[in-house]
Order: sequence, then structure tokens, then C-alpha cells
Amino acid sequence: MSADSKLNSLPPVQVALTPQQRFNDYLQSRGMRNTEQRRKVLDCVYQQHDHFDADQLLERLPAKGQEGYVSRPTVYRTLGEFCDAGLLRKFVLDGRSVYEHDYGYPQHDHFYCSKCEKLIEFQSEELLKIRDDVAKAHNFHVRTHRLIITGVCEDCRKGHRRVRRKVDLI
Amino acid sequence: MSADSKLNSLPPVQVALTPQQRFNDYLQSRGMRNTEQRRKVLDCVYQQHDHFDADQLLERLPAKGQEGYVSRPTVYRTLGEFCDAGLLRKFVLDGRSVYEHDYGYPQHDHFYCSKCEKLIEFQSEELLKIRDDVAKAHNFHVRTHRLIITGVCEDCRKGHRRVRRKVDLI
DNA sequence: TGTTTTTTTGTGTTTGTGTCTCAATAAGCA
DNA sequence: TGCTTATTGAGACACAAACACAAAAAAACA
Repeated sequence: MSADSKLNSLPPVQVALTPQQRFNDYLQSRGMRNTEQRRKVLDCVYQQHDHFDADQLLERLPAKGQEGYVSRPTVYRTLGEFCDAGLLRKFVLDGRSVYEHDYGYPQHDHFYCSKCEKLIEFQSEELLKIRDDVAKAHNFHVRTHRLIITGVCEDCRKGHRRVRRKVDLI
Repeated sequence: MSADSKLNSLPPVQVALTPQQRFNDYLQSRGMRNTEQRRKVLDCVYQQHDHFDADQLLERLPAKGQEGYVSRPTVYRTLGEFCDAGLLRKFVLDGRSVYEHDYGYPQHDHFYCSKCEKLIEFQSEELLKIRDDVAKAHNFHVRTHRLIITGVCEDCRKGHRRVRRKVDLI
């Protein structure tokens, strides 16, 4: 787990099953098979808590010709299955599909820093309440939501200031 | 303007300039030229208030060979300029880039019905307040945000099964 | 006005994600 | 073990969107 991911991660949520067990249940219930590839990808996804896209995952998996290689179509297919099974959530950022842990991880939303392109997680009960109130007023039945607040993070604002000061001193 | 669009549109906001004038200012300030194509595309975009993607706009513009034809790259370029100029806002829905009016139109967010794929606009001052509070608590400097609440709309729950286009008119 | 300079455009090409096809392979089961 | 069926990987494909560059158009200049 990187310093960054530690810094911005929320505390995990207690769950009854491991992701592997839960995915197993999902496969069983649909008559799908627990293959080497699916296990490999799942392990890789849960080895670190972070936001990632399909390409980044492919880079973390063994390369073509190596032991344990998983092809691109299979990775895409499997990521879709994980979303289906409720293990991952997918969203689009700057044209890329980004995945994040869902099962065993608390509901949250994101700040997105347009300077350093970092995603910062936050939680707000009030936000959920407003969401549900507004939905009720519109007779809309909520399944989920996606909120991304774009701007500049603390670090980037600090960094900008520091650079300026340096210049001023010289 | 369709009946639907009347139903789901928010009241416009008073602005000092027409979109055309404002775009002119934008072009002037950057030493860019007010061309036939840019005017054509802008007029087309403001002829109706709706959510649309580049392809739908291309279909509404004169076809190749017709008087007033604008090529695909130019449409994409111009849409980017409109966003830059603050006339339009872009977001991604089901993998396609969707545009909506921004200038002269109030801040709002969206419900997205996963059954009929309709976008419904709503406004909430409270939501903005929460957004700013949370951002302040995280020392995050907000530039904008995007919230999409996904679920099932009133019509679809009532059973009014209507076949709708991917990105529907509002 | 005519000429020069610069931006813009359109055609064709290319990129980048993500998906499809289908023969070969492997999981689950009797 | 052998059978049935889902799954995989290679390669081809689909699609939105961007690129490159010569030709056209607009502004600037003379």
C-alpha cells in the first residue's frame, strides 16, 4: 500500500465474506466457472487499495508469455463481472474507465484535483440525506449516484505558494 | 421545443449577452476568427435546449454536399471551444460525451433513469452548501462538480414504457 | 483595392478503448 | 475417466475522437 493510498483511504467496512468467497458465490449462482484467470485478476485487484484502469491492471499482471498471463479481453470481461458481483465500482474520468473497491469499502464520493490528477475520497451523511430528499420530491427511485467535485487540492495549493515564495526570496 | 422539454427544463437565467455575443467576445479575446462554421454550429446548438452528443449535432447540421456543411473534426473542435468559452458543459454518460447548455442556464444536477435513459434536471441549494462545507473541511478549492443520480424515474415506475433514444431530449 | 500573413477548414489517417469472433482449452460433473 | 459446456486468447473489428497537412478563408497590411 503506497503512502498516497494510505493517506486518502477510508477505514474498511466489516463484511461477512472475503472478496474471493463472495465472487465464488456470484459465479456459483450463475453457473459460471471459477477459473485460474478470474482468481488471478481478483487477487491482483485486491492486492492494493487504489483507483485503477484496465491498462494499469494489465501492467500489474504478468506479461504475455509469462506464467499467469491473462489476455486483454479477459481482463475487460472479468472487470465487468466484478462490477456485476458488487466487488468493484466503475466510473469515467478524463475519458478513462476507472475502477475502485466497493465490497468491504464504505460508500464515499471524490474530490478530483485537476492539477495533480489525484482522487481524494470523502464521506458525507448529509449528502446522502439531501440526495434522498431531492429524489423523493421528484418521485425518483435512487439506485446509486456518482459525485465528483473538481478543483485544486490542498497539496497543490501549498506547492504553488511555496514555489512563488522561493522566487520572491531570490 | 417539445412538450417533454418544457416539462423538464429549468427556467433560464438572465444574462447580459446572447450566446453569440459572448462567443464573439471569447474569440476576440483570443485572436480567433468568427467563421461561418462556428456561427452555424452555435446557432444549431442554441436552436433547442437539450442534451446532445457530437453525432446528434452532426445529424442536425446539413449533410455533406449540402449548403452549410460542417465537417466532423470542426464540430468536435467547435464543441470544445464552446465549453472553453463557458457556453456548454460536457459530461460522459454510458461512454458517450454529452453536452448541455451552461451560459444562460441555471446550475443544476441530474437524475438518470436507467430504464428509459432519460436525463431529468433538478436544483438544490442545500446540495451546493454541503459541497462547499465538505470541501472547506478538506481544504479543497472547488471549481465545479458533477453529480448524476441513477435509478428509475416516475414514469417508468408507473409502467409508462416508452421507447426513448439513448440521450433523450429534455 | 490587391497582396501578404495567419487562422481555419476538410480529407484522410490514426489513435486509443473496448468489444467481437471463433477455434482451442479447461472446468465441472456423471 | 470422459463428456458437456463455459471460458480463454489471438486477432480482427468498432467506435469516438484526435491528428496532419494541404487548401481555403479571414484578417491585416500595403
